[in-house]
Amino acid sequence: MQEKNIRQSNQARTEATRKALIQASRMLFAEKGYADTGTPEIVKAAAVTRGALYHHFRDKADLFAAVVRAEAEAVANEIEESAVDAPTAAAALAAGGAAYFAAMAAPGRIRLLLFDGPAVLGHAAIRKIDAATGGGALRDGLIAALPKTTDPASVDALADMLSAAFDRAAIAIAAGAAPAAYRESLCLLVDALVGDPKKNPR
Amino acid sequence: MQEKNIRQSNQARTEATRKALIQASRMLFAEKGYADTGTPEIVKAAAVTRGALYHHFRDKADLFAAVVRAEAEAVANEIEESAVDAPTAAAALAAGGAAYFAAMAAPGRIRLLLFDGPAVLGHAAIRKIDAATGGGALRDGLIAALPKTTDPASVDALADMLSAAFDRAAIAIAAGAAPAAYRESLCLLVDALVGDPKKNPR
DNA sequence: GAAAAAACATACAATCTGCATGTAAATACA
DNA sequence: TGTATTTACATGCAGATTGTATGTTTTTTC
Repeated sequence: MQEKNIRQSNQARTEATRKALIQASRMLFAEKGYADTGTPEIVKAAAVTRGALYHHFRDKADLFAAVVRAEAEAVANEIEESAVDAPTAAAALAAGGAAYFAAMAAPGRIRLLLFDGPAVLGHAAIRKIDAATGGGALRDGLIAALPKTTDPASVDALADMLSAAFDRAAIAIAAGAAPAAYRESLCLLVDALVGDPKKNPR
Repeated sequence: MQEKNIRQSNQARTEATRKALIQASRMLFAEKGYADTGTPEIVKAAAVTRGALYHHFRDKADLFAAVVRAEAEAVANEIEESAVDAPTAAAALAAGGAAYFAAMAAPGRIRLLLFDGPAVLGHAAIRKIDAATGGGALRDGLIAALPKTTDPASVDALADMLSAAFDRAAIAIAAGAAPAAYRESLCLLVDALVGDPKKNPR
């Protein structure tokens, strides 16, 4: 353990290099966007050479994909933590929504996950990342909250579109829109779907 | 008619060059995406030099903005045409929605308007273009269809998020999802908001 | 302890973008 | 009508970027 800096296992070297690259590029991608961030700038910020970058990642887009995956995981974790102890399915849905807004308020996340991500990686890739991380949460919440008679195929469509509405709300709020208007409208939407017993008894 | 090619007014020259550039780049941007389309390729397809491009447009993004604007206008026109003779506000909303899906099925539109557009031009620019062209349609439709008691600030938020849901549905359908599931779920959403008298009397 | 593999480092070729400078056509104007 | 000026376009260049090919240094394997 004494020659930690001089002698390092390959696994440790790889881990450290990848981490440095992902962290440094995450900041740059978030601040200036994917297109305006060059690999020379990235490796400089990560204190690494371009050779290391292209050794660990296929190309610039591959590094970006790693950044987006990490960011999606972080958002998913924050959401899951918030909804662990919700009494009802509807409550979990509400808590998850609030957590989603809080998570997306982190600087750069909207650009990474909602603008550059889909454009650079494509819809299919983003969808896959989202499904593997947090995207399932909303869908599961809906399944639990929705009346069981609902057509299963429609649940996926609903979850997808509702997630789009959440995304758009986060974008608008970040752009300076009144959060209250979006939050309330979103509640209106969810209640209309899930069927808030207080308003629309079935 | 023989010297038309030799002697042309400046206005005509400008119009022809801009049109050639916009049409040629529209096809390339739609097929390969903004990032993978170079200006040398564009001017070659337009039978024009790079000098002409940079004379008429500030940079590549400026040309792309012109393409996106034209595309948004085309979509808006198709929607407006479809909804001219709708009997009720709800019917107009439904007709407009169907027309939107039909319009977005045109090849490349989803990439131009929903992926590259927001990433390259930014959310504010896209929002401005959308508001100036077709985006107002959905908002107006909602205002007409929504109960008048609805908070005016919420109408904008609702229209925004509903438009996001439409966008996401168009993306999913283009990616191979079952159109019926999205259309039905969308109807469910709209009905829940507008308050379909058949299902949810108020 | 030598061979093989992994992890980097460096140099290079191919592009691309935006600009600066040069030319020809059209318009303004006297 | 002929010249000056502006507009529209053409060409060449400088700077920068990306991905790769090739070389070097650690680890690991045997």
